[in-house]
Amino acid sequence: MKDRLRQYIQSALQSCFDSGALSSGILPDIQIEVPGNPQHGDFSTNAAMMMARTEKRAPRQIAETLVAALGPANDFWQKVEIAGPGFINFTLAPVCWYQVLDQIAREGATYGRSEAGKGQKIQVEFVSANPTGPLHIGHGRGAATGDAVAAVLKAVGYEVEREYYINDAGNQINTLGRSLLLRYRELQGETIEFPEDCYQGDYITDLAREVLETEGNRFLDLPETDAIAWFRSFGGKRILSGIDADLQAFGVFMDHWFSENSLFESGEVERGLELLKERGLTYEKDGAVWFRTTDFGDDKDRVLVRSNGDTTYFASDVAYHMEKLSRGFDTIIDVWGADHHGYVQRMKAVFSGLGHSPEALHLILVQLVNLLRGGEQVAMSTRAGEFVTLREVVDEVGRDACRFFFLMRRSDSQLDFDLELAKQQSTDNPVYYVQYAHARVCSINRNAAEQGISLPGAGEADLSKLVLDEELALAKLLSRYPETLLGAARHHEPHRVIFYLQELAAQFHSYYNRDKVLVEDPDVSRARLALVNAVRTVICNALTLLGVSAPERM
RNA sequence: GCGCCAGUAGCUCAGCUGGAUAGAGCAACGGCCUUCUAAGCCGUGGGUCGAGGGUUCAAGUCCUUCCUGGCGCGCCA
Repeated sequence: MKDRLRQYIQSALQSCFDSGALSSGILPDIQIEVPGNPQHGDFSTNAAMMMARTEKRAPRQIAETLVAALGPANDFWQKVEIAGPGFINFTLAPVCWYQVLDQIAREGATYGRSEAGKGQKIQVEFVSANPTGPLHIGHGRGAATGDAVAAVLKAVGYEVEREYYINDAGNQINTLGRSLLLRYRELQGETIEFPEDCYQGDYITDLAREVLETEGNRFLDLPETDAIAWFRSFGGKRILSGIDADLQAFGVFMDHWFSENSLFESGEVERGLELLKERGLTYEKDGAVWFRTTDFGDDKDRVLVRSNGDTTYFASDVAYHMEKLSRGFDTIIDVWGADHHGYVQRMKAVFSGLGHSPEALHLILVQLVNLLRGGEQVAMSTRAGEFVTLREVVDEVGRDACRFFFLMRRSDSQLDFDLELAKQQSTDNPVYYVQYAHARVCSINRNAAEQGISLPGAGEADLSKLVLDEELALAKLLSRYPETLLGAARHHEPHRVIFYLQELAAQFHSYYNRDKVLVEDPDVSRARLALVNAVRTVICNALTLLGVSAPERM
């Protein structure tokens, strides 16, 4: 719709230049937008104001010239007006909006999708929690966000891969092994002073008990390092499969699980260090190897190899991102907790250092989740093992509410998540508000069927019966779904889809209360059925994309 | 001290690449069910967009200084 209008305007501009009505010959980068105020028409362009300088004429004069060149009203636009400082406002013919409804009926579940990102490969890496304990609520937000970003990108044509990076090398996984071994020994009567730096949660004891039951006491005789190695591997695997199960219950399905350890086994880490060295980006100081990240905007250089010979986590990350790039992704998106923001510059430096554009790496920093229950803060401390797991929350409030709430805010703003509110089946709860709109249309459909009125397919209803302002307004809002999706994808902001859904549901509920769909005139009924079913389709498409169900009854 | 993010209605937050009178929900108050699901709708009140300066036809949006809050600044991961 917008593109079609743009073509009209551009050809009008061109004819102005050709006829000499406008002199500069400079085609401005005009904007076409939907005015906030419906009195300003359906679309508005700032073309005249943009040209004021190059034309050296008042914007309103230019606008008049342009409007003259556009010619008389036609079957596309009904009215053109010049307003304010020089805006040109267009009101489109209703038939344009009827076409949108037909298009939705025709395209169904694919309405809103596009091929804007065709040919571009994007990887979204998210969650990537250490396999040392179950996912907690903070990971849940990362999971919902990463998954939705991936879904939205895919919907607009990008080739998308969802990946989980497993930190199965390094200290934390060792600590896991040690924690398990200690609990295991404790279970066999040994008195253990359980160290503070070990994992405190009950799940550790549960796992240790399981080992005792299936493997017996054979690890008591093993040298400690061997025993820890076994427990580390066992614990890591078990916890990881638990994480996978939790994610699946949350509706998140990873395409690829990538092991940090494999980077060592394949020599990737070594190669990464070599490459940086060859490029003259490293140096030795105090017995350690440093990466000159300050060359690329970081505020200090970073250690790659410690003086004791161990590589750092950062060295793994260099290798990991090198490996990602070698898989041919045009864009790499990492979803991190916002407390890792200090890491951004050095990761960008890796890209620059390896000769890639730092623009190829996008970071989505997800802020903290503030868990509340009835307005009261729920205390959490990972160290003491007192955290609320994602599983608990999903079990309590349900997957739909959980995912919706996580996506309701921009990821870079903190999120209050109130368990009581999320469970409430009331007007306070935006999840049900949107789902309810969908269920209501389904209910109308059932009533229509009882009355023997069939659902009109594309082109089967006389849409010219839709003459009310609120009906056209709904159709206009529906026409904006594809661009909403595209914006959400390009900016990696799935919350835009949530806000759109809330607006659409609000307009629908308002229409529903004001006008009956099923009326005496069967032609009007069928036209209105076509309209509300277009609403239903879009709500269903958007909710599905975000991993939230669209129930037919509530 | 340095850096990142934020500061918009009493509360929680939207505000798309700068656009016309700054929006929504909650809370408060008043209405609407013999009519397709009241998990809904309609109405009322509520704002120096943290403060100052700048850029321009136009600034909540861009630049700059300052104030406030959260987070981060390991040869941890």
